[in-house]
Amino acid sequence: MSKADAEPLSDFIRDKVAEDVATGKYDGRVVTRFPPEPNGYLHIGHAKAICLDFGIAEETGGVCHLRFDDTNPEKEDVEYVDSIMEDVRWLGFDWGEHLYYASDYFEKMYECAIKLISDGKAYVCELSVDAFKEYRGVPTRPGKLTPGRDRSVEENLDLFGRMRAGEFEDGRYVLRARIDMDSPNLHMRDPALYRIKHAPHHRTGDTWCLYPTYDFAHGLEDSIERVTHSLCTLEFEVHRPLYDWLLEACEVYRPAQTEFARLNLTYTVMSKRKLLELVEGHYVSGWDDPRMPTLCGLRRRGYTADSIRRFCRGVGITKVESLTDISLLEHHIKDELNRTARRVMAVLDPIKLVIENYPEDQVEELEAINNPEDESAGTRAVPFSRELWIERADFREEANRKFHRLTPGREVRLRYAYFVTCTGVVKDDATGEIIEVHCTYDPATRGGDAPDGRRVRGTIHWVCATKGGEADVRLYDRLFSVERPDTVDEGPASATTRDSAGTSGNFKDNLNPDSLTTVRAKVEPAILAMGAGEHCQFERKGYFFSDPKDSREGAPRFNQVVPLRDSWRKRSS
RNA sequence: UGCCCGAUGGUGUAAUGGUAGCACGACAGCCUCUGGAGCUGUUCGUCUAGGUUCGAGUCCUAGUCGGGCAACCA
Repeated sequence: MSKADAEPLSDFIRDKVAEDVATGKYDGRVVTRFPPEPNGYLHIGHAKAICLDFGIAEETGGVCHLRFDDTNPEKEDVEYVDSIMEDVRWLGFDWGEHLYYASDYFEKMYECAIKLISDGKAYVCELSVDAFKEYRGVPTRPGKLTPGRDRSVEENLDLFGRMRAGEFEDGRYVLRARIDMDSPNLHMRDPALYRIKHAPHHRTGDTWCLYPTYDFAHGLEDSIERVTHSLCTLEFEVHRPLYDWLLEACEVYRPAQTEFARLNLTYTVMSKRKLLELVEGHYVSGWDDPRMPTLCGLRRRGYTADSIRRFCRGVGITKVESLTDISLLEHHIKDELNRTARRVMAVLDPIKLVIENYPEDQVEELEAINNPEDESAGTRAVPFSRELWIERADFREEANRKFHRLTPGREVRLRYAYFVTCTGVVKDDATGEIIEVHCTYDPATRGGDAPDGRRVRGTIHWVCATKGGEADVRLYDRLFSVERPDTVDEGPASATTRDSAGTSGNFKDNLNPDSLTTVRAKVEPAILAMGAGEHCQFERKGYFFSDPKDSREGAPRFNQVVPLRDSWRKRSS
């Protein structure tokens, strides 16, 4: 068990579960479930739910089911089923034999519907979608009784049977619960239970042409599986009375639904619909684009399952709708990678450094520490020669005293190598651009220490120009340039408004055009030898991950996980 | 002008009638062969108004603000 699971967690849901166990409710059983609809890839918000559902089961010795809530064939696909299982497993959870599909319960659900009809608690309604809405009314006005509401049980049974038999086209009829058209809760105004959809289902094929709605199906799924604690997000709170009503009316086992706040992160979006839009519109390379908040995207970016679990633990479970700063997520991966990632040297924006007094054809090997936080990681040899690459930003022709790097006349340390003193630059006559930085080195400082005890303020990293290689490196910035991409900017350029259904204006207007930058970096030999899917720290730059998909033998391609804190940039900006 | 839910530093959370704590961030100092990491310190909070109580972030009332609900989506 990882450290992320070390101390016991406590929140209002866990307290409730503990109380139920203590009082013997549900005979002390704890059964939770994670019920994704297979219509998209899992994202970090789902990770919060997964950690809760599976976490509670683990902590209490209970079980957590993985159940696909596949009641709408038009939006669902096996591609999503597979990815969801992969992501849950990757996160570190195991459903054992408890893998279920709502579609496996369709026959039982149908029987429940028959019972409701027989008991006079459901009826077939012929209203069109528009008429349906009109009769339902609005929050501030009561609904009105629908025409088919008092149809006889026999006729309802007959119609419902014919709906199943495929006699009617989509939308011709719908099965509704008979509850209360005057309820202040819209969901209780005779909600739809079944709708006709002549659509093939990814599991049941053409067996069905009518499918249960979420409200009817979900409670029954929980009931059939004898779930004890049905946890979901806040937007389902208003559905709870219906959840309870339906299970009572069906006279079946009744779990309890409890709601918690979903996760929102700054600078990203967390709705499957919007993420799908980014994928289909090619704003990103796919669901697993490292800029995406999807689990596969984060994984490819280089986030570890452990860091995500720690993050979820840190965020906690409440009913307060919040917007979590993404730096909290970043903190957890930095914390882990600082302990575990091997250090290597790469120059992202190279400029040549020529050591004038270093022998022309000499190459020597210097010893570098692989991880100062972990002695067992050992050391490695790094080649060094007369010509090196250093970062363009590590040299300035003119600098103030706060700039501790290379500038004419100043001495700095080349990490693990020598002290060098800048002697000048070589410029392109035409453009005036600096082509080379020149310096001299002090042979007595080999390894990076001065025998006379003199000190330098700065240490810069470097790559041997003759023995080093190159690698593609992707640098990432936030996917969106504003904290809440869903909120439309007040700027005149994007004066879009929200429509009444709550969908946002054009959130894509807030996409950050600079979220991806690819550079060809100069890298030390050890980097070329890295395989796919390995973490490392490019010293003084950040943590990187060799892309699991695009890396090739001898040619790793890197994704920046997260940059190192840069207090110089902060100070000078 | 319906119903439901919520409100603690910049952010996320804890305190279950008894010292408002923790993490992240920010700032300052120390240390450092990564301007990284680490260490030390500082800053900053109970939405408002009444009430109950010896004592209220917590309980009650009213208000304010925020979110959700008007798919035959989940």
